[in-house]
Amino acid sequence: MPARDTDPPTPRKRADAERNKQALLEAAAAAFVDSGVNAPVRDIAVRAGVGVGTIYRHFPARADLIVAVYRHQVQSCAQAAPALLANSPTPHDALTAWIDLFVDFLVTKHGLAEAMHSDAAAFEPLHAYFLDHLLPAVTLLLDAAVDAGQVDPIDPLTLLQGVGNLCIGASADSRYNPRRLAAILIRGLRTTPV
Amino acid sequence: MPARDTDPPTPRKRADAERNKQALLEAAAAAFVDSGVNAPVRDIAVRAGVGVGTIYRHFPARADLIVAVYRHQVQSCAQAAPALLANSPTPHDALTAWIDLFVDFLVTKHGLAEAMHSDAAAFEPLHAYFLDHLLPAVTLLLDAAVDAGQVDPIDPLTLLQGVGNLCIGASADSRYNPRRLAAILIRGLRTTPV
DNA sequence: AAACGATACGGAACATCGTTCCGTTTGCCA
DNA sequence: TGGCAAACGGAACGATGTTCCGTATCGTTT
Repeated sequence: MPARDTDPPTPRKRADAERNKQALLEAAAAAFVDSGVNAPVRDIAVRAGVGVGTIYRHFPARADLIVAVYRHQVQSCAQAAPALLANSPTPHDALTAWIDLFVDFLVTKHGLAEAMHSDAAAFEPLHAYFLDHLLPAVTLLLDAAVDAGQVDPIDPLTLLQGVGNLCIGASADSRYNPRRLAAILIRGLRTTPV
Repeated sequence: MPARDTDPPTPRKRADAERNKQALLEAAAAAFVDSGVNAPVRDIAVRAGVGVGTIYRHFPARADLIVAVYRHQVQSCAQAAPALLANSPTPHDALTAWIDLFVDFLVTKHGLAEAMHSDAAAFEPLHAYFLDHLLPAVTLLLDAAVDAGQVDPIDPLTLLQGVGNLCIGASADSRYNPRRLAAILIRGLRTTPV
């Protein structure tokens, strides 16, 4: 808990502004569930009972809104890594379990995995936020597994993006099984027993 | 060469129509190289020196244009499968080699892998075309590898889509290495030697 | 060769996005 | 209560895919 009462070098926001921001977060979360993270801005505005201008004041880029909605889930995914490492039989098991967590998170957020790959500048903050939080997590697990001689070295970023990519289109096609694929990928990482 | 002189249950197209269709194919191919398969329709029209209406007459859905441009490459990729199977030391090697071919094809066509996952109805023909031609190829290789006891069974569609997914965003980020990931995935398919 | 009907053309027009802008409203403090 | 900075709403803009229809062109028929 940061700073109990004295905090405001920032002049303190107006009450209606704060109210609208919360309404927007809830509206966006609902819209994302119904229509995916690419839900039209106007829809979100209507759900929240505000004008579109208000969205852009609170969340200058579309990605900022997405980040705000999923912030907590990304954080808890990242924070799970050390615990998994401590409680799993082997580092490779921990890595597998964490990837499961990550995949579960992504496949339930329609369009999130896709959005991660938009080259549009508006999505750069999203990209950055995910990388900032999740890259350390994979790196931790990967390093441990490599040190244990269980997996061959690989660029953590490539692995993270690869798994993210595998989750694309998961909700659109029921025959497609990203969890299985991610598990196979991690399996393929193992060092060949000589 | 099909039917030398009698062929036309189709009344034979006008010369200008045929000319425009070819111009469009070349213009689209060029635009795809420069801007990816999502190059704006208007750009393609300008390059070809035609109006946008002409595009939609020849290629009712955007996907039809993409299919037309890449038809030959998809076919040769598919046709390579039997030869690889015959000339490789093991079915698993053939599968690996074919996946390499497939990945190389996809990563050099900016945006193609992404387009494969558009849920838009306009892209359904593209999806269908790829599946029609490439699914038999993977299935052949996969079955052979499974029969040889080299790999665990997996839904060929899932594998194909998974590898396709791994190729997304390859050209946008030089640190990302889809070839490596695809190889690891195929590696992960191998049966565990007891 | 001229005329005519079918075919194909071009690009304006429409719908849907994200995003910006600015006149108007509203909360807050003096 | 008055005033002003903060925040608001939604019209307007630009980009995009797609449709539509009046016009031009081709190929054939007279």
